[in-house]
Amino acid sequence: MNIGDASERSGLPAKTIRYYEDIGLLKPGRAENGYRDYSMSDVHRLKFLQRSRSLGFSVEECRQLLSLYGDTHRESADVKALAEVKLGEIDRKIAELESLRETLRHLVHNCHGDARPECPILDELAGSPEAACGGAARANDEVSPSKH
Amino acid sequence: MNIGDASERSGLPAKTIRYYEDIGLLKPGRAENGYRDYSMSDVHRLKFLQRSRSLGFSVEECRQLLSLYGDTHRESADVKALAEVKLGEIDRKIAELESLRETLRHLVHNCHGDARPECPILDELAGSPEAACGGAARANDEVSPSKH
DNA sequence: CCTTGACCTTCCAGTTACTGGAAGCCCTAG
DNA sequence: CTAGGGCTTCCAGTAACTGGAAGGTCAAGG
Repeated sequence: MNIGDASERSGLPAKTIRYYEDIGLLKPGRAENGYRDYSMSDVHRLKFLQRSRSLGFSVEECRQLLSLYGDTHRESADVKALAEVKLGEIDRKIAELESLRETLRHLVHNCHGDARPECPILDELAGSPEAACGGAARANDEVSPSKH
Repeated sequence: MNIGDASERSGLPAKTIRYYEDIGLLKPGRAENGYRDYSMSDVHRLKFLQRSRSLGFSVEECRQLLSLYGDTHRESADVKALAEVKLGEIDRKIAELESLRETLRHLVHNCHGDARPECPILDELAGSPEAACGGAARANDEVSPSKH
């Protein structure tokens, strides 16, 4: 299939797909007329890229992730190690998204309208997940180390 | 506190913090020596930015999200509407992360080492969450609309 | 008092990851 | 056979940083 279809199926603009080819993330075939020719496997790679990029992974991280199921010369132990590092990052991202969701939910349900600048729920939730409830390093409201 | 502390507390490099000020995402005070002076509220904003950016929200989206609890002139209904749109996006992102996690987990546990290019689990999981299991629009392995 | 080193300041240039637009070829439909 | 849409390359512009130079500030040590 050519780039328009690949674009539609992957959710990536054609421009971006060509760019990914430029930087070596995939190498589609070429038809006789010079048009790029994408296989389903190419589309899978593209879809994978679309997702990972939209979730905050850098292109280089995506390249690593793609190498997980693209490189047959890789040792199984390496694959496992890299995959597990990434699994940890994914779990962290999920936790942060859930915390962000809570922030917004509280905003909608508890802090409706006026007295927002002081809202203590947001003050806490905007912080780190652990620090909000029972953190030992909870500072007083206006900390000033080396302030004069 | 000055920028080094704000950087440490927010997890953002000082360079980035100055950049965010340039584009109007926060406006810290200034000490008499000309140094920027960050309040806890500034740090909260920064931490919020750090998170949202790392989760794939654009700077403009972050600006909107920040306006949710920064702008006292905003109507409560507007806040709710925008927050709910963003809640939807967050849920989608969480679902995609979970799908990505499954992809990697399968990679580690089921497809160890050699026969990766053909791995059907990955072929499916690299696709969209619905399309993988029981999708009506599941195409055959090598689709070629307008191929000759 | 003076220097050393770790901060901070601004400014300008470079990088990453796209994104838009021009100029031109290919291909189907009227 | 020409109009249209889709494809090609190339080059320039944008978004979001990132690095580095040149210089001011400040607490500590000799």
